[in-house]
Amino acid sequence: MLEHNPSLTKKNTKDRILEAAIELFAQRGYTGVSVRDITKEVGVKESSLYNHFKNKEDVLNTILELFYDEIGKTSFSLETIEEGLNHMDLSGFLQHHAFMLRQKNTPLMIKIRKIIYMEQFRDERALNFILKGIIEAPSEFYKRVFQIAHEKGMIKNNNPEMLGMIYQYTALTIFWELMLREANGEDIAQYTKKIFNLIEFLCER
Amino acid sequence: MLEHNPSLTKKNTKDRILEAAIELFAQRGYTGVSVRDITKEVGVKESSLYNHFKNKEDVLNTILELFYDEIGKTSFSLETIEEGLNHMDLSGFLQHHAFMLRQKNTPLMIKIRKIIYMEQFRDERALNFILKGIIEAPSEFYKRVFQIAHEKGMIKNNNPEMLGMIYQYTALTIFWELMLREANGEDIAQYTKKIFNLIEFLCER
DNA sequence: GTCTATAGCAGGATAGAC
DNA sequence: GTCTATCCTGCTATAGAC
Repeated sequence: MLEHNPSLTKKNTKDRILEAAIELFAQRGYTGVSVRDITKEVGVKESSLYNHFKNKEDVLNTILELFYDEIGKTSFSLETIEEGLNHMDLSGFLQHHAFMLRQKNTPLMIKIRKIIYMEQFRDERALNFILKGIIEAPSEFYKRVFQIAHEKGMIKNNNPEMLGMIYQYTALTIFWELMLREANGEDIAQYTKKIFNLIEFLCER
Repeated sequence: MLEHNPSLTKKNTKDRILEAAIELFAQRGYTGVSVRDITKEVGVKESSLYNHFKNKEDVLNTILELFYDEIGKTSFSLETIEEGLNHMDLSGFLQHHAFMLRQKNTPLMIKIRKIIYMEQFRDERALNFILKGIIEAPSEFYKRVFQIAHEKGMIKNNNPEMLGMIYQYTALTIFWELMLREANGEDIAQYTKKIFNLIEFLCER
């Protein structure tokens, strides 16, 4: 996807179409946006879009793949856990990982995440991506984190799988709430702190 | 809303329109469904819809109000906590409350919930209902539950606010996952157990 | 690759007969 | 309250000139 321009810095028409589509889909949903809306935003005629994409559906496809390549593929690799926990304590590791995720969730990626949330029951790819990329893979990752921390004697609690699930599921809602409050025009400064408080609490025990 | 027929048992045209709209909106989203689609499903002409609703938006309005009346208004009343915890232990109270919520979440209400989730960034009412009715009010409720349980010496942990937030936020994701897996055609039998395990874990400490 | 022009259909909504 | 008929706008997509 976008080999020479992963940040979509408005060079060519294709990327400008993608950027406009992401913005509009995030505001009004896929079915709420027309090809006219997108091309009008870019400043080209509707027919030009079909030089770059097969059809409207193909635009959404490309956006979802873009998100998967940036976020889904590498964020929850089980191989990194063991070594990470050799260098850091559990809360340090989780803070570090949360910080990395925050770096990856640029404004553009957050817009795509909104699109995925809005299409979750309508589009099979969105549904599967949430189930696998947003729920299952991170759950496996955090379960493994707390398991290894338990094996290394870094936490006392003897139900690390439960702690992993609690961390992932709670963090997901915190991040969801952040997106909602941002969409509602509210201040979102305290949400990093909310995650860090959660980490502290779960690592105490 | 629907004074004589809260379960929408297909008596009059208005209710049949509502039921068809809920079904279709839950599958394809508000903007993905046309007035034609709805009336075709019911078996009346498009113009008939305008005898019962001002326009398409008014159909969505009515659906959202229906949900609010059934779920939002009374599910998280702070007054019930004190007395509940006099009769039951904490895990019993939470189990009882989870069971009550499950009773209220009929298949019809779950469809409306899907609609709300899909419209969350597009429709201001959906956004506000999620923030207030699905995040804030339940959070306040569960924080209060754990606070009172703490005051009564029913739990040892001295951060009941955090426990309340963790319970609510984790349960929200579990319920979200349930909806996704159901939409994906998967079995959802073990989700009651998942909530009960969470309750047991949080009440132990 | 972009444009003009247009096909062909689907969208929300209304008027007026019954 | 439901119907037929119709309005007019917006929609996706394509053909073909430049």
